[in-house]
Amino acid sequence: MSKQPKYRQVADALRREIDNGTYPPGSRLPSESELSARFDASRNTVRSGLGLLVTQGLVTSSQGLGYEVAKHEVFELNASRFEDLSFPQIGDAYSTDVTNAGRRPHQTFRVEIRPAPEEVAARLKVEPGSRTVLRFCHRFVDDVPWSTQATYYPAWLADEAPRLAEPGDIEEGTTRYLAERGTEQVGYFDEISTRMPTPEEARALEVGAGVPVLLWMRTGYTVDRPIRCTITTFRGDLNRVNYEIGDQSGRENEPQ
Amino acid sequence: MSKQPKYRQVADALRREIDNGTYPPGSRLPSESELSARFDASRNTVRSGLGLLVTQGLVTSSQGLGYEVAKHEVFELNASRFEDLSFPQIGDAYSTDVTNAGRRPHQTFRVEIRPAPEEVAARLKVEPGSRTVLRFCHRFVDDVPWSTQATYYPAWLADEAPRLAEPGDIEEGTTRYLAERGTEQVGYFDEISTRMPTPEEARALEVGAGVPVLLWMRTGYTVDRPIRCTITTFRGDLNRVNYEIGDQSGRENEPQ
DNA sequence: TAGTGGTCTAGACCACCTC
DNA sequence: AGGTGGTCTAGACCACTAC
Repeated sequence: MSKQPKYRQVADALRREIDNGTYPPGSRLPSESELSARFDASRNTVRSGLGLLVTQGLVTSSQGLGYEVAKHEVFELNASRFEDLSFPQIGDAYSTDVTNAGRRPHQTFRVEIRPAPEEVAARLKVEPGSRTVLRFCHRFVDDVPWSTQATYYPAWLADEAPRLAEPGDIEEGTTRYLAERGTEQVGYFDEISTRMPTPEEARALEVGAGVPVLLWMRTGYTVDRPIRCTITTFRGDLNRVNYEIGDQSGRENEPQ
Repeated sequence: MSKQPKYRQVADALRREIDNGTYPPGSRLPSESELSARFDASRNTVRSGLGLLVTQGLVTSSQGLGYEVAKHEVFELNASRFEDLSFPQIGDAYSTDVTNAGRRPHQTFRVEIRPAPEEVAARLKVEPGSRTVLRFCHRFVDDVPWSTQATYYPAWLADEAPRLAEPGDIEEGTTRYLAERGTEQVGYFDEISTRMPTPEEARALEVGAGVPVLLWMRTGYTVDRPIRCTITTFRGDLNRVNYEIGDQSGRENEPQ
């Protein structure tokens, strides 16, 4: 066991105390100067240690207030059931899910005509930079920024289904609207990845350092071509994505 | 537009230069003292700025060498196809996938009898702390630590299928072995989340600060009960998890 | 040996919150 | 006003890498 630098000792000691309940979620840590005295270290060294905990997402800090132990309430998103048309629903799936969880949803919405970003163009099988309709959603739960969702539709589809490019919500859901016009999504391909937020994402989702984002990209297909690409960016500390695959009867049964 | 602190200006300037190709992936950044002169800032301030880029996973640093712009090669894991028995395969799915990608796989493996962690117990519908068989895998690609995978089996199943608790690989795959003994996995439930690594995970996966982990938890079921829970921890910068759901013919077609 | 990043200190001043 | 964290400096010494 080699000797750890002092700022790591500070971080490790505080992490232990957070884990064992000395500082429960939501509580305040001692101030920098108190910790400085306790660990016989300069304020800067203590700050380095606290900085580690912040970048690990364990605590948050705010000027004038102090350091607070982070709370973790995760919200589950069932991705495999999310847009199954055989589950009839009123309004969009997101509001339904959030309301069922006893939380208060809220979203802002806009529609733009935009050149296709490279990533999206490849998935929609169109030229990079070609015209797409972007329907963009910024979602909140109990007024906390939760996720952003950007769905791109290729120009040819927007011509066939003009309401896609009109501002304002599509009451029955876009998937259903498209299905009614003969463009039925029969399959999709999901890609899930994670990384630290860009400065823009950090602003949109109000995440501090130390909270990664969860990226969920869904490309939807008819029997012969892609019709949409949806990129959802979640706060990683508040969300989990689930898939149910195959027969689920063994999951719902009571333990014997 | 309010004035940014100097260390952010440093980070933003360097981030722009990384994005626009001035410092391509794999290249070295100027040294701290050079940057200190360029930005007319103290070395500590420059270090704060570089620290931001490190915690965002954009650059890595090493003592005596300097700062290097991170490379990103992501490896795709097809989760929906991963254990489908209708795709016959030799050896385990991981080695197959990695070899197909032209990379060199390598893994260490061990089996233990362990009390069920709370998370696992809930999913296996057994008492927390009750006996489980843990089959643990530490996986490398081209000698880079890639992921760890821990699969827990309940005690009752290990009694029925004794090879589960024996050390050493199961040649044909555990899923296939269990199916041959009459315990067929007919469905599974996947949960995907992300967070910053714990110190242990950081050590096992050799990730620096600024790289989140991607957690993939799969619970497998027979028609009437859970039979296993697999927790895979990936380096978030190197992996992506995919799902194919529904009819995929529209994905594989050529663009018209 | 020279140059790099890693750790640590002491002290200054500022911005924000609470009382 | 007094306490909190946020920014910044100047300088010291250590550890690692390259040559």
